[in-house]
Amino acid sequence: MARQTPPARRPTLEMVAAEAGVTRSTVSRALNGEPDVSQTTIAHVRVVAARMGYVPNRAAKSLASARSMAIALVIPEPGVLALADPHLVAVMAGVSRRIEQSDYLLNLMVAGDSENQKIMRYLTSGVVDGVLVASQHSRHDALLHLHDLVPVVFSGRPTEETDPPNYFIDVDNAGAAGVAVSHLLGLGRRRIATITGPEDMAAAGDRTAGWRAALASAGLPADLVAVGDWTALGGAAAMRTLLDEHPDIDGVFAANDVMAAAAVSVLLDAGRRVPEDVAVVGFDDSSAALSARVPLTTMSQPSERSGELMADLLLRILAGEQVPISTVVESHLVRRESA
Amino acid sequence: MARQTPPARRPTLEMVAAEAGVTRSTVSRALNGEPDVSQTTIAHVRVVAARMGYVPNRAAKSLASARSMAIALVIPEPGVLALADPHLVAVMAGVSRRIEQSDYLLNLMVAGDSENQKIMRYLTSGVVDGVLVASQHSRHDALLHLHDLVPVVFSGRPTEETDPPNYFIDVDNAGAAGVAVSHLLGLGRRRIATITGPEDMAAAGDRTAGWRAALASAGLPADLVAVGDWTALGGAAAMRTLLDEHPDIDGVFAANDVMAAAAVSVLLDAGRRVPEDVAVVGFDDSSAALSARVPLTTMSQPSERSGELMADLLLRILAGEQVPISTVVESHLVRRESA
DNA sequence: TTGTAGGCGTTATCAC
DNA sequence: GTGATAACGCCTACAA
Repeated sequence: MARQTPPARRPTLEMVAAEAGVTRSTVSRALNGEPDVSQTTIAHVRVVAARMGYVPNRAAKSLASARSMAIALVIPEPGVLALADPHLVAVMAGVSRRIEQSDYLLNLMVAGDSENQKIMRYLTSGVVDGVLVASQHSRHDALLHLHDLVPVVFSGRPTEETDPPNYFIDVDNAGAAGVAVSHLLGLGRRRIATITGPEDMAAAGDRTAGWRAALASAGLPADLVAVGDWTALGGAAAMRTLLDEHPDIDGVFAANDVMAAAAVSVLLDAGRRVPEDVAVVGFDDSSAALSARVPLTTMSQPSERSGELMADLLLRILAGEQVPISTVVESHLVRRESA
Repeated sequence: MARQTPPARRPTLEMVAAEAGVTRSTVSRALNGEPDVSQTTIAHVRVVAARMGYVPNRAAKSLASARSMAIALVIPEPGVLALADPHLVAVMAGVSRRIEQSDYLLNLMVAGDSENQKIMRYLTSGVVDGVLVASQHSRHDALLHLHDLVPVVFSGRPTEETDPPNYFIDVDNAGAAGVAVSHLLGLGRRRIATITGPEDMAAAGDRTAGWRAALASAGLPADLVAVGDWTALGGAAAMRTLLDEHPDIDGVFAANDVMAAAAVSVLLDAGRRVPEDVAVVGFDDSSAALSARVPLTTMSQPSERSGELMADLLLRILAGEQVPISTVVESHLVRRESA
């Protein structure tokens, strides 16, 4: 019913060396594939190490070499439930795929603000060689200044400008929002609302700005704004508010697909037809766009590719290359049924 | 447009000691809150350390103390996309919440088999003090024998018995499946199919066994089985096959909600009414049960609580406590509209 | 091609 | 209460 965890003393380099009849240096070199080691020695050492079940102690290795060969992917969201966002998951998939191909090991962490301290210390304690931050859904705070202790790449423009600046990759949020709204205008819509994210977040602010600009250049007032929180619940609440206060709405641009899908649901339940009565455009072209009750027209964003790109960037930085501070990925309108 | 990553040499204990006018030992003790250090010294050292931005080097710390204060949560799934499973995410949330409250740091890793080697080495290299394995959706392979190098707790009975055995927490899969099928029988259904997971996985096999047993004791043949892969796609395909080959089906027990929801969708599209023509019962009571086109009747499983429990168990093992090998959590039928 | 020796930044065991 | 002084397990010049 219960058992002791065995002491399980793992073999050290020293022990392998003794067993193989050589010195630690030789074993180290053989196992790390360094040049100038005889093939015979390599083979022999490998066999002995394998037989003994030797696994190098990573802490010792990091300490001695000043590198950990690990990269952290930080999700600065309150909880693991943030993983409900398909865009985020896609970015993670891209990062993961790219890092897998490298010699580095990926190490995910969800940073609820409560324990930010713990994570910040971890990230700066030398056990990861670089950090990837994925999310435009929350403030970055301390993460913004992490980069003078360890290389960092953001997905989504950081919430604040810093000196020196942070590396990041992002879409042209304002531009994309403009395209979305223009599409709605092209459909003859004149009362176009937006469901956005918290204003102090870059992606939210920029998308709202794009919406506003497009309306302005069409000579229309930009008065229909509801702030959501990127979740289905928040999106639904925002849509209900908008509908209550402005029953004449005929178009909606939501800052992400999850909120757009929720908005569609609210509209249908309120007896509005989508897109006949109200046309809806989302953002991300994530899986949420397809599973919505009316398949969403949306601004596509290469989420998975973005993940690969940010991983790539970090890898290059770690390799000592010079890389651009910002990388912009393409976005384009994907037409489906909702608009 | 580009910039150099600064050398950024971090202060060491040594440097803090010099600055504070004491020795490394004292600084170490003061910072780690050890007894027998004068309050004045503690205060002084803390101030100096903070001013210098000192962050202990975790590699050195682990090496010297033989403990890393980190725990890994391994998701042994082919890709990050496994995160689409709401049950898994709930387990993760539970684990995360529990570990956050401890002194340990949680460290997620997705283990596609391709890089199993990399992760296995990581897990046994001394940089994590314990391992949590979350998923009954794939074979465990090497993970099964990890426990003679580092403490491990599984969520879901491991696919194979080992000696010594692995710690795990799980629901009574066969029993729960029996309850589900009995419910269908109680509704007068007689042609009850099951959509299961790959047979070599514990949760799948046990649930199918429970389904089979319940039918047997009702004197009915257990001939309607379709194997899915826990995903919506797999569930839909399985349902289509069942429907083609056995148009007389009037009940379905799916091994998880995601497949059940997909099955409902296929049934509706085929013109069957749910639950009037075909009653469907799922498993997990995850968010997928609520978002299905017909809200699902399902066998609830305390996913988040399971996560907390497994974290708890590991923490206790690390604290040197004796704990039971297996922990069974409760499951019960949740009635909604689908059956 | 291989061995020698010092050091990476902490903790921990002694004395003082 | 604080200071020396070994480890901890590995890497890496440098020497041979």
